[in-house]
Amino acid sequence: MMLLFPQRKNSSTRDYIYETLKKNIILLHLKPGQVITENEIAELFCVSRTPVREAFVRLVQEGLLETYPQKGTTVSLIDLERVDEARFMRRTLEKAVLQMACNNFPQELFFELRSNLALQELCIQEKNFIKLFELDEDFHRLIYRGCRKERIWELISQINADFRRIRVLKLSLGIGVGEVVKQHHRIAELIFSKDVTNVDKVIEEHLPQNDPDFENLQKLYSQYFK
Amino acid sequence: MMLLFPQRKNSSTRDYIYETLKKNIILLHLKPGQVITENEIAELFCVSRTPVREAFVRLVQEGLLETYPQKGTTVSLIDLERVDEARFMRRTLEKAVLQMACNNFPQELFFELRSNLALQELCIQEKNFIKLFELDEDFHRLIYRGCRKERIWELISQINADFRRIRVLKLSLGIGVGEVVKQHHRIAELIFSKDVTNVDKVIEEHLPQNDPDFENLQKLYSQYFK
DNA sequence: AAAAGCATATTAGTATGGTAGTATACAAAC
DNA sequence: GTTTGTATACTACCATACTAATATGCTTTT
Repeated sequence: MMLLFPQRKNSSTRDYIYETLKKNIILLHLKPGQVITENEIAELFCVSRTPVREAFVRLVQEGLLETYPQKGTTVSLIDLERVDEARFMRRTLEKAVLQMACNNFPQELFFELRSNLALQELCIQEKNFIKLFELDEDFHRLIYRGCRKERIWELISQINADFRRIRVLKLSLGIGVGEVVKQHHRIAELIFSKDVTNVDKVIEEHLPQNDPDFENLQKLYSQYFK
Repeated sequence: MMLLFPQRKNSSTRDYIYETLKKNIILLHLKPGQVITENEIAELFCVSRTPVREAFVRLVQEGLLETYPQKGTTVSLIDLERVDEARFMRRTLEKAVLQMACNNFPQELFFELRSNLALQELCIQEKNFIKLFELDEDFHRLIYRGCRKERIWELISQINADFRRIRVLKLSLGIGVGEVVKQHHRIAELIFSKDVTNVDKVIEEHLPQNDPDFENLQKLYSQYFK
């Protein structure tokens, strides 16, 4: 069911609920299509409905929840169109960002990249695919950070919830995990060796226009999809 | 001060307030740095604080408002860093989108593009620069729509509020309006003639990495900037 | 005159209650 | 057995009230 995390100091109830719900939606603990109500969440967190409402407002804005007035609220279904859009944005932006990274990347972050990759390998061995997902995102965030574009990464992650969710689903089944990490190594190698000539090719492989696995997932888990 | 618009049928109070505030912030009727409170907006719209709060939650999430607990809320200042990020995103994505448009763009939308350009010219003559701003955005939206990427346009517009605001400020002063419309003509011409070879060049001119006008605006209107 | 303390006002965050729209269950009519 | 009408339950939207944190103004002390 739902995972709970300790509330950070100085965070409002609203923010805490928002972050907790969001994490649970992305990690598929709250399933696409699942009905949740302000009342049940308020009871779960032992608070009034107000901060729950306000958290819901944010999650609706991000496309993670869908509210039906007077009827109820559901976790939004994964929409393959949105997944395609997210992939287009990521592919386009990451070609540009990786090119910048190959041209100029702070040495101080090399170690973090390498550490991240080592932990990714470890996650494969330990079959901890949720942790792998988080490291995957940290990997990309590091690259954006090295190019002074970290906020862009945060922004596109925020609007790409469906893409993130389908990737969690895919990873949780262990599909393609080895290949993903290999591609991360290739990306990092381009940065280390300042090789701009292969940027497009590597990104196209990492974020292809079509991913047959996604279509298969839609068939296997049709109740999760729009 | 603030412009009010008729409320659309079937829209909730919350949505109406959100849209109205947002529009007034983007068009600079609500000035960067200006203090607004839940109470004063609630009084203005003759409603309780609750839908105002919920609208504020969304606007805070989009970076248009900044809330200081127990102290108050201000319209956010324009942050040139965010402007740069927005420009990077737009430049990167629009090279890709314009390339797609040159390869394949629906004939049905040609007329809309041409109409839009004609109206832009009219706005220059009539010095209606706010309308020009809207047409400018419609122009780009049309291109994204022709490439089946309209939602991406909506998403990046949502997160690029600072860039939009500084453009409103610039246009409202009549700066560079003729050049902007010329560039739109060039962009459209690339689409009509399916000329992919000049895409990067035209977009780089339209969304350059640096815009000296923005730095000057920061000097002239320093109270609007972070 | 300047600093410290206290009272009051202001504002956002949260709790509780009322209303409107919808769904469901049950009874009555056909 | 099926359809229609009514009552009740459920849920989000909005209103009102309470609480906590902060700012401001005034008074007292140094």
